[in-house]
Amino acid sequence: MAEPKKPVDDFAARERALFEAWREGGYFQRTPGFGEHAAEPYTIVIPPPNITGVLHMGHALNDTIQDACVRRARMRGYQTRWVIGTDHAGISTQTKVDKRLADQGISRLEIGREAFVEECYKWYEEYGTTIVNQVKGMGCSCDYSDEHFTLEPAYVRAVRKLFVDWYEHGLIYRGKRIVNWCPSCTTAIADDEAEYVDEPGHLWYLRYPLVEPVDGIEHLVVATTRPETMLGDTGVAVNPKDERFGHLVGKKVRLPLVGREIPIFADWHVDAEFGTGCVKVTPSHDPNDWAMGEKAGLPRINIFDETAHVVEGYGKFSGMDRDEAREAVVAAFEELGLLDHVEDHDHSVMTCYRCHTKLEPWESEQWFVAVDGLKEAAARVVEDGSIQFHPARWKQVYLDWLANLKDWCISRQLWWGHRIPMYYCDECGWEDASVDEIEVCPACGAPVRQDDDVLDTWFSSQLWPFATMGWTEEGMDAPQMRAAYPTQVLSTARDIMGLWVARMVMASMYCCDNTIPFEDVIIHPTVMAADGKPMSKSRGNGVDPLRLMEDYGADGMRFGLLMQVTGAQDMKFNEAKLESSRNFANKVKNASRFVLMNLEGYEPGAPEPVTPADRWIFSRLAKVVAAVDAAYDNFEFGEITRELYSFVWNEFCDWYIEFSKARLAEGADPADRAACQRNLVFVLGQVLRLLHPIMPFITEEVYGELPREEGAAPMLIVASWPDAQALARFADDEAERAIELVCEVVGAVRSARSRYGLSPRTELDVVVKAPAADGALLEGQAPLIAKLGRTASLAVGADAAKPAGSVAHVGAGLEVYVGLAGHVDLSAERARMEKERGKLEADVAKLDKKLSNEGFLAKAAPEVVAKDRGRRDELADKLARLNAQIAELG
RNA sequence: GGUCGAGUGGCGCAGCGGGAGCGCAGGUGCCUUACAAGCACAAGGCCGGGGGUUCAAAUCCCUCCUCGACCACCA
Repeated sequence: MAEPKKPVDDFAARERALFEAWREGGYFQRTPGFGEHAAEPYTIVIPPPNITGVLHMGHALNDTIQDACVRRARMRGYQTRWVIGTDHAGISTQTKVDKRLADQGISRLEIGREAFVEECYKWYEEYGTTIVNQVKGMGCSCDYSDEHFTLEPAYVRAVRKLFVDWYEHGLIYRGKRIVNWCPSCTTAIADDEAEYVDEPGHLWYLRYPLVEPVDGIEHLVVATTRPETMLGDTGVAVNPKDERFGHLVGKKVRLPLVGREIPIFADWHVDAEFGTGCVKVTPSHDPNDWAMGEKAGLPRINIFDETAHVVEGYGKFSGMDRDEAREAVVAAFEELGLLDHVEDHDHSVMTCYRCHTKLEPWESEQWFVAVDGLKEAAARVVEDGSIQFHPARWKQVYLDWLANLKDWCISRQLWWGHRIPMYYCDECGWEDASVDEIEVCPACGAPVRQDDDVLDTWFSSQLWPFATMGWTEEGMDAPQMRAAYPTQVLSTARDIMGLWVARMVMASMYCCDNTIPFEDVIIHPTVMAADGKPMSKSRGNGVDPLRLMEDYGADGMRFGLLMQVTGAQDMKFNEAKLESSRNFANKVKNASRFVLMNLEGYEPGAPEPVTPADRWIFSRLAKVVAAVDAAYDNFEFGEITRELYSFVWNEFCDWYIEFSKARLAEGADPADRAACQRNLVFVLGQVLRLLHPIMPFITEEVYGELPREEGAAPMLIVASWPDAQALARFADDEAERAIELVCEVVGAVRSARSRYGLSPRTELDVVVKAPAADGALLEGQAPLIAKLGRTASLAVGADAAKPAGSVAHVGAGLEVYVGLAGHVDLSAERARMEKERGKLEADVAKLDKKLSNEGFLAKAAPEVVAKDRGRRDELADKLARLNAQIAELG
């Protein structure tokens, strides 16, 4: 693609000024509402961006969607508010701050928890505003006067309240479990936060000698991808149906290198077909082994410390990291002649979604949320349609996620985040959860200590819709909760459907008296790079929305992104669409300029269509407004942009404005000129309203320059949305037909001129043969045709004859003869018409066949049959007239 | 292994039961005073293969092929 051209003027400066005007007008705060929806709230909460983040394409798309929804709702008179704020982003921020300190040669462990958290707040103050400023740059109409943060005091209290509540109701418990441990972040990671990466690896076949040989068998061979974990083996499992090993169940093997005697046992989980059918079991370092060990009552032996180095007591292996231990163990087996053989084996490994270190299944004490008591309500409100997904198929994905949900590990061994509000008395053994901070033991008065761990970031995120609306202190009685909860729309990416969306529903149902958090969930497509792959730093295929805004303006980027939204799960980013959108924004501006240039002597007044052109554009406007409304109501954002693009460009600009020129010209009828001005101002005004939710800046700018009636909204952001019902009275089939005829005649003339290579300036004589009804529609439009078709003369008649030296255009119900004295190329004309005849004949034949099919006549809907009959007659008529023209060529 | 998405003119996509459309690129001609980031005109497609349902299939069903996502498993 060509290098995008720089904008001719400084979008950004003009955008900033308009943004400030909106903010100063107070339009970003909850609006008072007007009209029929005046009493209804319309609220959206933004998915809070991480304080470590910068605006990426996902935000750009998602925030455009939300702003379009909010802005339209505001213009429809709802009491709107779009809640914004940021997320403290536990692991992510801690990782960044860690790195920043490391760059200064400082270790987190050296400075201690308090100082480290201090550093994190410093980071927040420094960078936390970055992304919010970028959201402002997009023109998003969020309520910046009441910004939230997931670690603000009220939010912290909300989190503690929920923890304590769940704890007291037995929904939160502590347990020793095997969790996904990141040895680099030294914290547990939730299952959903782990990423799988396929990796080439090996299967090592290891010999485990039997303590006492059985029937001459001296050892079992186990296959493993992780030989180093054998140090922690406490059993060997076989499938209970596996006849090869049945007699060995209950016997023991002696674990090489360690010398431990471990049992052979049977478990259904073992696949007899895989490897040797014998599985080494390491309960502390594999979730499946954990489960098998649990059932078989095996001891659990943890061989790794928190950084995945082998713990003391394993001789030369102690102190080695996982990879070193693997090599050393394999070498030791080889030395002992216990390495049977090695095979190549690809497998996927779990990695930390933050630092991409391989995760270690590791046994540790963690806090869990028992989800069984929460998920039913969350499933029910989606099943019964209280919450709707768009596109609808995400409903099933949501329900499946819930159905498969297991208890949620919520403790993280981090310092940055919501510290778990559990207090312990080492003196008397008292422990409890508490919303308020506790310093001394209520039982014995000794000092207590708080749990060291923090909560999973999603634990706090799940409270976002209501913890930002005053729930903390007053619950459902908080004014905002009472007035505007649930919210209306939640728009987000599909990858956090479970992690966030489902959890908000569970939390809201629990905390907010069984109230859902939102009514409609928009799952927008993921923005992929132009190569179809996910955008990522490592691939270097990412696109920066800030650059896009610079090149195409915020409006151009917004419109261009929405243009690409479909119901599919991905959208391949196509920068050309943004270029088109920028051109479109420019077109709107130029059209507005034309209108403004022609307002001399403008007198306000009610718009009223007088000419067929007026009636036509009003009729088209009415239909477009209805179509745009329908598309918004169905959350079809691509459809909205397509409707607007073609109406504004191909109808309003290409034709209506052109039609207007003659009426505005000097010497035109003053009354008609005034009507034309009013109608132009009206239609343009409606167009600006329709475009405003998507292109807020350019439309607001133009609105400020257009004349306004008394009592009109001071700014477009609060102007009233076009009223489809009120406009419906302008629907006008006759006018649409009249303009269709005009366009056809003009097109015929231009086409003839172009075919013969004549200068566009050449004025041509035109004769139109049309039935009386069409002729009547056409008659008054001669000036339009003369201007747009550059005709020297125009004659219309039902029996008009083809003038000598003219070429014929056979149209729907009419013929256009364009005089080309002396230039006509008979054979070219014949070829052109014969080609068209071929197409027509095929179409007519197809319809004839259809209409002679008895099944069709009997079973198809009568209106379909009637329509096809009409079409056949029309085409047959056209064909006949075309044949006549061909015959006339001689 | 399971679930889902996509395959339509050169490229990117829309349409999802009754006439194949849009944007970009490419072609030809135009600085026609709103706009050359533009205007006009033309050209370009057995809608992935096969089978089925139907009076009617790009559109619904089955199947296969090709890409992609997500979930699960991977000793």
